Amino acid sequence: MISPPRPNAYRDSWCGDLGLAHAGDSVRVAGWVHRRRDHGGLIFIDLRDRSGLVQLVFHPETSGAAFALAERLRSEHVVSATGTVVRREEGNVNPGIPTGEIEITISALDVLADSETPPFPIDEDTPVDETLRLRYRWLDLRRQGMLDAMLARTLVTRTMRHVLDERDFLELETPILTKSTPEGARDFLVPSRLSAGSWYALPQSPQLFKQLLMMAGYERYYQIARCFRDEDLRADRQPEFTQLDLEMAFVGEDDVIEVMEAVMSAVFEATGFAVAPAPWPRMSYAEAVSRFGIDRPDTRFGLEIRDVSEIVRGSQFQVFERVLASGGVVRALNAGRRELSRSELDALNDVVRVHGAQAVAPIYVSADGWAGNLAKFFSPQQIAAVGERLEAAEGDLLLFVADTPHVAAASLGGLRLELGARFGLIPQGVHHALWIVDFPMFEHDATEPDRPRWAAIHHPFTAPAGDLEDPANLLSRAYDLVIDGIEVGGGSIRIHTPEVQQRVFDLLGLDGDEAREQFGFLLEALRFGAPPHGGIAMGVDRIAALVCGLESIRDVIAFPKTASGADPLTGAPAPVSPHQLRELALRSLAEPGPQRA
RNA sequence: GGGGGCGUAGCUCAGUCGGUUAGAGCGCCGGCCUGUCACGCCGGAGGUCGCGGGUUCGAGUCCCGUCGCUCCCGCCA
Repeated sequence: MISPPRPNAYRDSWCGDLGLAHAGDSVRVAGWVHRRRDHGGLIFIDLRDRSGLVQLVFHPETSGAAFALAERLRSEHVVSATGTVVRREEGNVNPGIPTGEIEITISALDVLADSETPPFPIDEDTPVDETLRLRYRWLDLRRQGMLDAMLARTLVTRTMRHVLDERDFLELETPILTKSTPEGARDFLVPSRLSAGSWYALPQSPQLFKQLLMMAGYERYYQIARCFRDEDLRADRQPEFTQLDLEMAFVGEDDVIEVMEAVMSAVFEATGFAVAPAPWPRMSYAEAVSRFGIDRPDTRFGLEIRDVSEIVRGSQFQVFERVLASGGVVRALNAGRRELSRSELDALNDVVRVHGAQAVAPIYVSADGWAGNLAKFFSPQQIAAVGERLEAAEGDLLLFVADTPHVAAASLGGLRLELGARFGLIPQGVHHALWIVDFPMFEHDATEPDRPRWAAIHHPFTAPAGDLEDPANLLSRAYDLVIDGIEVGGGSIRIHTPEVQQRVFDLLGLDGDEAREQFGFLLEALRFGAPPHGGIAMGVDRIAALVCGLESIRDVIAFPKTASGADPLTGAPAPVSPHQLRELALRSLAEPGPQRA
């Protein structure tokens, strides 16, 4: 992924590119001292640049002044060295590095910069504390794993651009300083100096602007866009993150999905990530939740969830009966022939408690029914029917959760992932992509009982797939791309008429004035001939982490934040001067006072 | 907002039941070393046990608080 260097004052060759073909060549290389092996009368230096490592050899008789300079080289010093590429003798080949068949006998050395001893080793062998890595991020980025991640990330975005450029998409930028909207995540706010007391918001996504670009007639747009959400962080969530954002006019779901399958197929091809060829399967949200307990199922392994509510209804088991009587469900998965100890079974309770369930009821299948003390509560017919539903065989471990549909699904979904990992059921080197479709349009909003009755599952600009008069059962025209249980992107066909958009705002509890205040420009634009349109946004950080096999997107972001949103390198966020606050008319903070609750 | 894990030398870690002078490997510094490649050998320096308070004759160890990192739930249209 690197072209030959243009010869300049410091180098004419990359370290990592040299091989037997260069034997006898005079070369000049430049980079960092990776390791020094000083034998007194003979010094070896492993020199590192972006392309890799090469061994420099300093002989007192052939290197002259360079030998003396080499004696004081230390880790991470920066040098430029001239010498002759030499084939290594038989016993001296190092098969561990690509350039191990040659070395460079150095005749001249320039020490370009010294380095203090690094606070942690620049290698892959030592796990280093995250704060320290971020505090010295420029050193962390020198490590091979980080370089590999940045190269992979570049390959991801380069491939995305390549495919979309070929398809005549316009690459346009949308504002970073924009307007706060009440829907969705918490906004990052920026005070306006010129308009004291007013605020910009950083965009959670370019959503509305890209829709306006469709209304402008630009037909196809994309952007590799930075987005900002002021919410709590996770391994896969940063306060600022990068999306491949695109939008198309005169399209339906299949058109957007086809483009994204082309983009992602190219990305996976380029990065060597093994996914079955597109088109990828589609699964309804309802099916995903019922079979896998989650709307982003990892379909690489079984342990599917089954509902047994109607089978077990009427048993003597009061725990199940109480839940069923109050509208709950009983669901289960068959963990297979797994011998778990009492304490291991108890530990499963901790897995489901995280999701709000009380406990797991474990039952082993015996030759004549169920082992254990729960068997007596169920009729032989119930036991047989559950066994059939779960395809249970003697010795299998069945795990039941009784709770609300939501809690039971989430609990068993969590249990499934835990057991899949623990039992090694997730195949290595095989990846599953699928589209989740037929999302509900709305969900009940429990946060403000006296305010809106409905909340948008996707966002309020998503087109409904049916009758807005029946919001409880209405599906939306949204789609998510899920790979190995990771939501890598999502999008929808958008509303393109003002009437439908206004009606959705109504259902969300935004009255006419509020809707005009917040989204008036959108409603207005919709009145001037908006084409049918739709799009999608893909999480670039998550995709890069996925193809690198990394758990945390921090490892594919050059300068990420810690879990508390801080940057140990710069010290951000940090206080600002009273002068700056006064300029922004932020008087209450400029002067200490009781408002610092 | 809530729950779990972690915090001891520059780095990664060990530190028993609360008990003498807090250890190891790597790194660093000095010396020796002409075929190493995580070079080797000899010697040495290096500690606010995250911070604050408490219990105790005595705290790295126990208790309370606090800060930071990390994972998860909530949250993330």
